[in-house]
Amino acid sequence: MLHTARTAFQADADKGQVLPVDTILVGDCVSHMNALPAGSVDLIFADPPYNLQLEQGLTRPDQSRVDAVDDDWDKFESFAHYDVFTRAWLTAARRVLKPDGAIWVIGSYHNIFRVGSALQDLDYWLLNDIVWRKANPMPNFRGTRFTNAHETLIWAARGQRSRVTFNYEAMKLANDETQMRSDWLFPICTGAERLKDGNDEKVHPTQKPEALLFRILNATTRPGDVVLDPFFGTGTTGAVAKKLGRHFIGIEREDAYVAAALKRIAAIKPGAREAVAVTTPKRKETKVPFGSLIEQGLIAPGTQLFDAQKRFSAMVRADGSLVSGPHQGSIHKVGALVQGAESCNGWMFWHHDLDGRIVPIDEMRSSIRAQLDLLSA
Amino acid sequence: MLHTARTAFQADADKGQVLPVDTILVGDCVSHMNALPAGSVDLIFADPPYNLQLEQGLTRPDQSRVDAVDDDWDKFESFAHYDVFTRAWLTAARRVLKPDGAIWVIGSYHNIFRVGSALQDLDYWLLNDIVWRKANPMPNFRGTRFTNAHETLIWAARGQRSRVTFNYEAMKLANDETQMRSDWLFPICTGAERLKDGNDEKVHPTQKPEALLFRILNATTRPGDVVLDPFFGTGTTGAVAKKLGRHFIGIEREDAYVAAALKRIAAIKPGAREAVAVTTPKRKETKVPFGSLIEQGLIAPGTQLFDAQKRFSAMVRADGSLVSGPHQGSIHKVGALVQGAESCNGWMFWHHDLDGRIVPIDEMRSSIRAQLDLLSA
DNA sequence: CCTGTCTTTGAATCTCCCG
DNA sequence: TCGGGAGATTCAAAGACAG
Repeated sequence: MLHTARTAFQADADKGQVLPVDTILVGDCVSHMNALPAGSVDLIFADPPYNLQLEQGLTRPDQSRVDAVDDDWDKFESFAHYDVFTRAWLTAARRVLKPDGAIWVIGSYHNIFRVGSALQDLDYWLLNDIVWRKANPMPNFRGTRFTNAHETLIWAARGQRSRVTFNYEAMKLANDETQMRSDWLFPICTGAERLKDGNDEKVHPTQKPEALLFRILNATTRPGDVVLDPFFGTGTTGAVAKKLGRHFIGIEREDAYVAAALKRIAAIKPGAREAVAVTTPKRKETKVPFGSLIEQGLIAPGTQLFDAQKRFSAMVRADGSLVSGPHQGSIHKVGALVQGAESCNGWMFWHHDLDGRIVPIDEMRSSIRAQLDLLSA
Repeated sequence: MLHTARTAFQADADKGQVLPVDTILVGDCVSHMNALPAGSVDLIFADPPYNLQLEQGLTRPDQSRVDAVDDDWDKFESFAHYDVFTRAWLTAARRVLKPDGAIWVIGSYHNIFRVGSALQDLDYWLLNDIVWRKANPMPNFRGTRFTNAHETLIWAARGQRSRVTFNYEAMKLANDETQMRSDWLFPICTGAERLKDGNDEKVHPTQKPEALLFRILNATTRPGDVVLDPFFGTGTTGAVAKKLGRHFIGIEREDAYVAAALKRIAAIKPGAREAVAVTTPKRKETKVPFGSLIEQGLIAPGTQLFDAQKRFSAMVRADGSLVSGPHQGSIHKVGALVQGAESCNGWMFWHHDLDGRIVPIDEMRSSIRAQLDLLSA
């Protein structure tokens, strides 16, 4: 009994995938995930229900907390039940992930320790725990605890050897040139972004801010990737995916949420290709071997290179190798050998004299690379 | 085979307790805790092994080696072994706690989910999870993940009905008259506070800053309370307890740590609280990186920016980078590149059109900063 | 004595491609 | 699947030291 609510938007539909992409699947997330092809999804973002214990306590008719929560068996039953639920959906999620896929799960102290343990037990590989620091948390009205001012996210790979997507350069330059840390500051979802129903009441109790998903998708997906959200709610994941030129698959049980999400996502203009392109990482740049600098006449055989402090020097040979005393080999190997280091990036280590300016040979590589990129464009 | 290393200091000895107070017990913490009277301790602070599972050495980009935690006490065969260890000491700990007692445990994503789940399973009652944001964390040298910039603490009561100590007013006072939040900012332990041996090497690989223990003991104990630390290490808990007029019981297996802790604590004058000013880090100006303007919807991907004279333009991409012709990178880098300058303050260089008015993007930063500061005040 | 520069270091599950 | 080599990668704080 699996329903599908298709959104008007379906970007890149000619991709020919069998995946029900840019779509909301209505019903239980485990059943729906098990119906999807294995190894087909790049990223999962999940905002699962928090611990059942709280709901149970609140819905008791007599409100007597005394027998309810103090009994060992009750508590054990409750956590055990939550664990069964958690392991079920995490198992189904792992099946649909590509080998190099990854998952994000958000939670609070009520449930995040169960989730984290389950991830580890199911052979996911934890990459980071991330703290969402709320700029405007709800105060602790009774003054009995610290203000609960954060939620925790876990970022985990499908397995230990998964080579997950991480747009390191993009994160770094968006953070004013220093590495993005594990503590993120965002306001909670309020104002115009918060979905309201006809009675001006919030549609969903825990709608997440788009800024949070924006950072997550920017950091750990590429344009065109498929992002699955098994607890879709009012569709924040889908909304941000559409804005960023990613595909989404939402799964949600509640019809009211599905309706709100469909309306919300339909109103969004998909992101333009150039605007959502990801900064090219160094590792993916056009490869320029050292020998081509010599071949193209940028550096003459016999030229002396040295390190920034001029402690070491080496001579360039016509075949693209370096010689320094007894050492010979690639720019990297000789750089490592003269320092007695395990390894060395010769492009940054070796310098030459350019009109009196001491510059790393990497500058010559950059100019050749720019030339090559221009030609191939 | 339980040894005791008594410190010279023993405050309030006339209290007539059978507890071995202001003392370090040398040996296994479970055995020692089981030898203590049940229901006798007000608070436990525990910094257990994190089970880091490091596989290979790590070098910084300058080829220097990172001094990793490779001690035997941090090695466990599997999560199952770690869980057995965790449940054993948490069970013993719960027995020695007074009915209204509480526990603090600190950890990282490697172990904290195991600890949190165990606490819940053993009928502790979670009160808060607290994030220690490190002012100066170690960077991620390989550029493969987010900088691991925090550790997590769990504060839990012995049971759901425990009426634990929480000095709400003191915390509020210490936090400029607003409730103390669940995210705390402290530098890591370095400099004069970090204990060094004869070879000028650190005595303990993971010594915690005293400021952290100051806040914990100030928040959740009263003067004269007994604080037990089953993984005493070099005795930060004991040192701070003595300064704050609390009693401590330390348990530690390694003789070298015990010796260092004894010497350290002996040198402290009890209760001389003013003498050791707690570093309450002043709130720095809220950092607003360029990427957050996009994440928070103040500037749309695809927007064109230009300089004041409109000689250059660039497009904002969703990942926080700018593109201008062949150049891509941060607002600062692209600003410098288009001008052929060495450097550039992108915040002042790049402008956008705000209702016909040409304003530097720095104005948006100012407004978002004001908003965030308002929210968090 | 102050100021600026250089050096050191910290709980870390820290690469990728090709043959 | 494994081994070897190319080549990519760091931030804040404190101390040492020079001027």
